[in-house]
Amino acid sequence: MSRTAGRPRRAGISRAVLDAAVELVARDGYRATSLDDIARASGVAKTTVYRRWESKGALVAAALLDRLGDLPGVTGESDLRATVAWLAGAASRPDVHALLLGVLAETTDSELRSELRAQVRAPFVAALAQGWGVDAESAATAFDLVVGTLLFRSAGSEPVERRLVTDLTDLVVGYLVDQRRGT
Amino acid sequence: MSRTAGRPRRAGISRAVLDAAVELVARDGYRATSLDDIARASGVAKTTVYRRWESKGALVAAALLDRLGDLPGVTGESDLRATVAWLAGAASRPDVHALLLGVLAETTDSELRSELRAQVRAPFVAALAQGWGVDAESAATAFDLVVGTLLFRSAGSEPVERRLVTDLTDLVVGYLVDQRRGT
Amino acid sequence: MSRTAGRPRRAGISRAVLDAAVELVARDGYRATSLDDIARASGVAKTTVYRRWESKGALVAAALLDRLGDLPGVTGESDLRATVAWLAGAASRPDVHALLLGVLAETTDSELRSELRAQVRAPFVAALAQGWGVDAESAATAFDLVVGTLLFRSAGSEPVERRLVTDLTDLVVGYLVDQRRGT
Amino acid sequence: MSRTAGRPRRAGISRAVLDAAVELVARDGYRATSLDDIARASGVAKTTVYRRWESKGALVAAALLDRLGDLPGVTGESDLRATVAWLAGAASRPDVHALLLGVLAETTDSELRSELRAQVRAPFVAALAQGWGVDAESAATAFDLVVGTLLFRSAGSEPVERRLVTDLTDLVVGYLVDQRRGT
DNA sequence: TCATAAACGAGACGGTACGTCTCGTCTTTAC
DNA sequence: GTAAAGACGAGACGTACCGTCTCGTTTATGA
Repeated sequence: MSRTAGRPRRAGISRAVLDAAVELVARDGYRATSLDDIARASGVAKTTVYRRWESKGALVAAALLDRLGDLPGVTGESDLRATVAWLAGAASRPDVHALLLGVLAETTDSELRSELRAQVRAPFVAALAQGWGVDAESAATAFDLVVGTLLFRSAGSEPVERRLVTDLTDLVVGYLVDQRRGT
Repeated sequence: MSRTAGRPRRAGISRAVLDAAVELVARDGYRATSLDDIARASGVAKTTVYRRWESKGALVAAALLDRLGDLPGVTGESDLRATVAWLAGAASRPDVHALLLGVLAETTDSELRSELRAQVRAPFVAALAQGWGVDAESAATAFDLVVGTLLFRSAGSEPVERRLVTDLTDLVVGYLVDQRRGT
Repeated sequence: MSRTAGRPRRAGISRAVLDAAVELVARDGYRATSLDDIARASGVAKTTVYRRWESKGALVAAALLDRLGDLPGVTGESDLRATVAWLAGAASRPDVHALLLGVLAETTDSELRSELRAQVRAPFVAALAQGWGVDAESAATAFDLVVGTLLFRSAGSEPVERRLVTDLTDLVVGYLVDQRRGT
Repeated sequence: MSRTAGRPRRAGISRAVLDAAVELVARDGYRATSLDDIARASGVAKTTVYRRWESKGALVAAALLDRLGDLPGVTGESDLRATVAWLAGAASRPDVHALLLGVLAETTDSELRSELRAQVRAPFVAALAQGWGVDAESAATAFDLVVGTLLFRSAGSEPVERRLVTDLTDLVVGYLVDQRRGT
């Protein structure tokens, strides 16, 4: 029996679609970007997109994960501050904001959100909890502090300034240190 | 001299529409609530809604402002903690979340967002800056910390627990105190 | 109790509204002309229009009658040919076409049509029947021949040429003469 | 090589929509029939209707052409009278009247009318001119005489009686014979 | 080599919502 | 009591988008 009966999926397609999704959504916003737009921009038929992702929301969620995957990640960070700073850096990128807002807006489907939480927040929280001795709830709060604040700032169509990122990082690091002591 | 030529707008309409908008959006989400639904629920023709608000997004933004107006506001608070706690309380309400998320996610129209900033964040920031001796930027950061974090938490379809609100309030108060000293 | 209680009807209103109706409908067509347009163009409130005519169709019908009244009419014509020629002349005017087409095409209201028939076709038919010794049915056919043909020609957005009018007149006169003899 | 890329249009749809359009417009009139009604009656989504015809007017024009196509047509008629009689018969049908009036009312768009002229009047005029030796202008006049008169009579919400049709046919045949001789 | 199986492009389709446009009515103030 | 101004209800219009479907065509594997 063959694992791969039939015509194999063309190589570059997912890459092209994800990139187009990121670019268009980052530029025009989730709502203003139609799936036809994305398909056209990536030179692919709409059918093909739907064969790989089950909805527009799922595609954008995948694009978001893909983009976050570009970043080094929390693994192997030498200290707490670097870990938090990495998160703040990731959450400062405008493309990430646009994608994330889109996913949050596609709200009825809570599966998507759960999956995002599972794939992004959970690992971060786990790493923080195990690596730095804080309880999971505090770690989750730290995550939401960083991402929520930066996302909200950018959603207000204000640029995210460096000072905000630094202040936020300091604050959250302080919070986590306190939590560790306090426990 | 006529301040009001022509038939006056019927009294209860705006109230009924705004209430219906809040209720439906809070229950079903922005996307799943159509303007026809809102009009029907408030016993008004769709035309009438569009005569008063220029789009669905504008209506929901107005509904949000209206709801926030219900809250006592920062005026006359006796201390910094109470001020921040008020904001955290407001930002913890699920109806506020649904409305805000709708406005942020579903519209490219940056006018709407600017207006929201002007009408909600600006007064708070001004009050904080003048009343508690912090610079405007720090006050804005405090606002975004509180609202952004709580909104993001709730958008992840997790309930906002009391501890989060308390921790957040403490944290932000601490931040503001530091900023005041530091200056 | 005064005979003239209340504000008297302003003098020129009906005139202005009818003229505006003719002008706009002749230029843009019945459908493309809204009652608000007519009211605006005649410097009158829409309410005022509806106080005098019960619908858009009725207004346009009135405007049509008004325009036909401008014409000398059938009365006192010295011979059959002149009578028919007068009708053909009236039915050749593009403003009459636009108005008539509007009334015929855009309204299910058969009262309007009956009234038009009563006020325009009936007198003509009566005059023809009594003056030239043809039966009413033949006279009616003659009317429809002239008006129907010219209206249809112009509705096809083709100009009504002089030859058509002459041919038509000859034809109808011939028809009527035959009918008289035949009886 | 694919003559038809993509999913083919479903077979019965145009048929069903045109039939529904004829039925509803003939029964209720152009104005009182909405496109949603037509779509619903033919078991098709409104979108699908708009994919095939660009407006309500265009759809009704197509329905009219379709109905006229049902008729035997002028081809192969053995004598002039039969030809004219065929036209008079076609122009006596109430469904044809309702459709035609609708198209004429949708007036601003003169493309529709031109197309109708091209597809219906032009062939008839050509056949008449070539087959019976009259000039095109006379043939066109004959066409307008028949159709215009009958349409106008029926638009006056009077039934079209047999005598009118016969008289009209005689008259037009006479006219054409004269034109042939006269030339 | 030839059948089977899946991917792909293209576009039709159903359904839902949007925001606009009229018509004709209703409700005020001003004259 | 008429006029002006404009809100209101009702409902059609045409557009946009989503996600599904149905084809014809291409590209692999396995008998």
